[in-house]
Amino acid sequence: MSTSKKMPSKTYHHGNLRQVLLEAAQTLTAEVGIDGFTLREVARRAGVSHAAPYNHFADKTALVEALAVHAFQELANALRIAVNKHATPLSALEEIGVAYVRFAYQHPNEFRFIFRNDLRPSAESATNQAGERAYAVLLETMKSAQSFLASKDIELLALTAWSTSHGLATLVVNGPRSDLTQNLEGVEYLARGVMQTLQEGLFKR
Amino acid sequence: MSTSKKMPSKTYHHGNLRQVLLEAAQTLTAEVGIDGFTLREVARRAGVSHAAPYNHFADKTALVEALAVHAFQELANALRIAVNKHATPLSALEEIGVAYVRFAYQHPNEFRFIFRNDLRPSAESATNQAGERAYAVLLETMKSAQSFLASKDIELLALTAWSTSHGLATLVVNGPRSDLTQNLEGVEYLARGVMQTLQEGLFKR
DNA sequence: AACTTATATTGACATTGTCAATATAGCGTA
DNA sequence: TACGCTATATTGACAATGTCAATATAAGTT
Repeated sequence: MSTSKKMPSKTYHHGNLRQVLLEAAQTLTAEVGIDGFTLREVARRAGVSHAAPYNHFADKTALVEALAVHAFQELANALRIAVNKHATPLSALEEIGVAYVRFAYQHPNEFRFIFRNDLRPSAESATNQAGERAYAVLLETMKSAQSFLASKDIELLALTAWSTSHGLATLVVNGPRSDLTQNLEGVEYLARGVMQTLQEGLFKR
Repeated sequence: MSTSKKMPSKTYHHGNLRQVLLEAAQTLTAEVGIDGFTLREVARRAGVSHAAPYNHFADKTALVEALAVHAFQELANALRIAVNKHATPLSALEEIGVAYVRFAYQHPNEFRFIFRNDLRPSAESATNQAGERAYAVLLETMKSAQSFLASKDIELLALTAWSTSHGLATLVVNGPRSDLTQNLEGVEYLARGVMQTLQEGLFKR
């Protein structure tokens, strides 16, 4: 909300349109959800003609991909913050999962954008790279907790934890509304319970 | 593929269009993926005019929802079969997760359809009801394994297991292609590892 | 000042979802 | 059997969208 109006800055023509477009896209998404999202409406809100965006994005998918990358970075930040808040690697591990689910709950459309599949595939896509960086946060934390863990296969443990968090997050975002998914407290309570279950395991020993 | 051509059966006009539309929609999805999916193209393939589908489905979303319900039933079947194949509740529990991920890998577009969010929300939607039925399979199995489990909170355990399977499934379907997600064996290997990790827990004791 | 290049606009095009008006076929009933 | 009713299908429109080509305009360079 700061980089839009004032300071034409280093860019040429109108202002720095690319940035304005991204911001307009974000507020539009917040208003109409991920489905009513339209390139032309983004342009309208940015106050430019319907074809102007094509100077900054190859097509609609490219715009969406830029949003997804941004959202992924925000997710990675949220995870990092969660880690740093917690002294022990064990509680950090739990908190990563909670933070993941919280992010999904608080930014449902960003979350959906990230995992939309009308993005370009390919391993080199910017989205996937951003994803790798978020995953790296989990992997690091897992490593630093190594001595407390049940297995040497850190990758497998990390994948399991990621799967669990991601699964719960999508259920919270897309699944049926239940009492517990109505407010943040409920969601965090749920996430904490699930993460603890994951840590202790399903089975009795 | 059986109910389409032969036997005009109990329905009136053309044939039983509704069924034909659903089948056309499925093969179209298989060909162009979930994005290039178009109502008019479905009608074209069914050999009817572009507005004919509106006699059987309120709108595009309704058609998609019908597909999602069907896919959800197939998923529930796959889970049930997995349960029945395994004698002990414990191995059944593991196999449910594997079956879930396998289904996603083998029917990626069906899977995407199920969890598309351009479906109608609301708890009474047919999709959600179908989902409840699939979830019930897991819940039952969980109950029958109760004496082996670490907690009395079956709901929480089930939610955790579902989250994990679902998360891994979406990662396999939408995530970046890795060596292990290229073929069915790799996917099953991964799923089994993740489910076992979930059962034993992340932490040493 | 003239030229080049980056950026924006205009106007088109095919395609899509949807609706209203119209046609047609199958059914029960007189 | 003929009639009419209702379910089903077609036709033709409409606004909206993503995208492209042609054109304009401003910025920066020489």
